[in-house]
Amino acid sequence: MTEQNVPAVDPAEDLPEQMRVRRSKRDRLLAEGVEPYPVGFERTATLAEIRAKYADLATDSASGDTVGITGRVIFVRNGGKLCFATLRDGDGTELQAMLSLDQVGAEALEQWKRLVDLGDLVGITGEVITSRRGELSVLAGSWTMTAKALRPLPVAHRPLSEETRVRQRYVDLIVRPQAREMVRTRATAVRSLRESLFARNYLEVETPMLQLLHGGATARPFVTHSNALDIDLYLRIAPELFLKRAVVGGIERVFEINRNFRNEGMDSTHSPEFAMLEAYQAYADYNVMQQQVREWIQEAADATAGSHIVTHFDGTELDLGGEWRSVTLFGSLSEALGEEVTVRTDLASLQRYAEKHDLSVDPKWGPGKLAEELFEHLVQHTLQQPTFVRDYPEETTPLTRAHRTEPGLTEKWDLYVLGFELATAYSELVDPVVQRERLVAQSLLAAGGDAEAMQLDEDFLRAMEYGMPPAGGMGMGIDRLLMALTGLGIRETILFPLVRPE
RNA sequence: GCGCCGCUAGCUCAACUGGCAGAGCAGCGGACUCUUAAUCCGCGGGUUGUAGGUUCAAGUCCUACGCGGCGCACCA
Repeated sequence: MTEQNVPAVDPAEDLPEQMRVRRSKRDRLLAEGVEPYPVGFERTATLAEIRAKYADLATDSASGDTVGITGRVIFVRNGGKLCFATLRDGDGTELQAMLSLDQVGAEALEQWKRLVDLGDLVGITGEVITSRRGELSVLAGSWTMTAKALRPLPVAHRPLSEETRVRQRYVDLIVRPQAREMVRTRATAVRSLRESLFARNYLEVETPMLQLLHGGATARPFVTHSNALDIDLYLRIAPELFLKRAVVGGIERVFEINRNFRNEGMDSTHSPEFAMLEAYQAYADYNVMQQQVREWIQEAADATAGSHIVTHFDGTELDLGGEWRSVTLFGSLSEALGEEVTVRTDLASLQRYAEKHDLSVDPKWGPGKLAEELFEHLVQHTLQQPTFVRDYPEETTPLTRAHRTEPGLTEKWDLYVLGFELATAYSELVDPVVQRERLVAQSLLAAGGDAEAMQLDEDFLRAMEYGMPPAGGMGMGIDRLLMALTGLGIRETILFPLVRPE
């Protein structure tokens, strides 16, 4: 280690070498009277605009046009009197900047070589030209540091570890085009859903996330506390009970796209906070919702992929076009078992099938629950193409309207794709007397039979007693829609997923 | 909650059966006016996740803990 090779940094600072070097470059900028974080930069064109406008500029020629561009330095190729840098700006477009001794001058060129690192944000003002090799470039007349990066960029050509991608998404976004693409795809899909619903005269509302009682689904909630009211509140597990209140009030087509919170396990298809579309339509039923959901998803595929055939990031294709397969729960189960089973098949027979297929059975399960477990064990993972699975046992769906022709069943479907549940819909139960009976039973169950611990949403029941029109209702996981469109895990579809503290 | 696998330089990864911690990129010094993950010469960079233990000797073996991944369970 010779004295000359030691960068002028404070050795007392306990930082990695590269961070000390960058801090010292920031100091040098300040010492030379250059602001490392100036208030702005006069950008006259985005890199994409320049690429579009000068796409036909001949090799080794000059346009005569001067522009101001900005971007993050992602590659540097410095020579003695001529430097090249690849800049990338917000939409991911890259463009080459050139700094030559005769154009930018000795001092500016020297500063560039001495003070600019990979990852810095810079502004370049100069002429649009093409290099001798034909690369579209901006030949700098001047350059400006717009934000000095104090941390080194990770290697651009090797993938970040999955953990770093999730924990430091900002870095992931900088280095990985796919990460930026995911953000755009998600925004496009959500926008498409809103437009699909607006086009069908649905109104978008926002209902409480802080709730006195949590309802509308079966899940463990997060608990929080209001200081003003001095009461505990729940983060909602579903918006359902408020959206139904809106339908009672005459908002006949209503939807909400927002977050739900469930205090349960996290895995590749479950996130504690997840975005959900829930929609209700008066005088519709689960058949109507089935048609609509298919259309909304196909419209989202069109918006994001330009086709009903979506290409996943691993290159595989998923065809979301046309009519989708529609089966019944018991029909699909019968097919998988090779034996006819219905909602009337007795428990002992179902237990024999379970044993035959190595499914361990909880003795508390009734025949309906066991049939659903068999479905999940045998059928669910086979449903890669979008498939509606219809008509669930009353036993497992007590809050759903009874099937209009099939005793013992309810009018509910689940939509499966890639082996996971993407959406669900119901012909809603709107009889307030039956609704109360079922809710009381559910609440008692949740409270372990303790009537004192039972939580019943009396206000919701009061609303229902004013009369809710017959309605179809649906819910779809937004994150899961993005999983279907991209083939990625749920944590890749969420920009900043919850992670344990480092 | 249980089991298995992993955690090594800024990043991505090597290091055989316990025997001097390495590479590529990045960084630092130098050369280069047409490069494209530039090239060439030279150099530095480590509390091997944390805390203990075994051993002459631990990245490597043992124990506990932390974080991550996968599977199971829970959960819809």
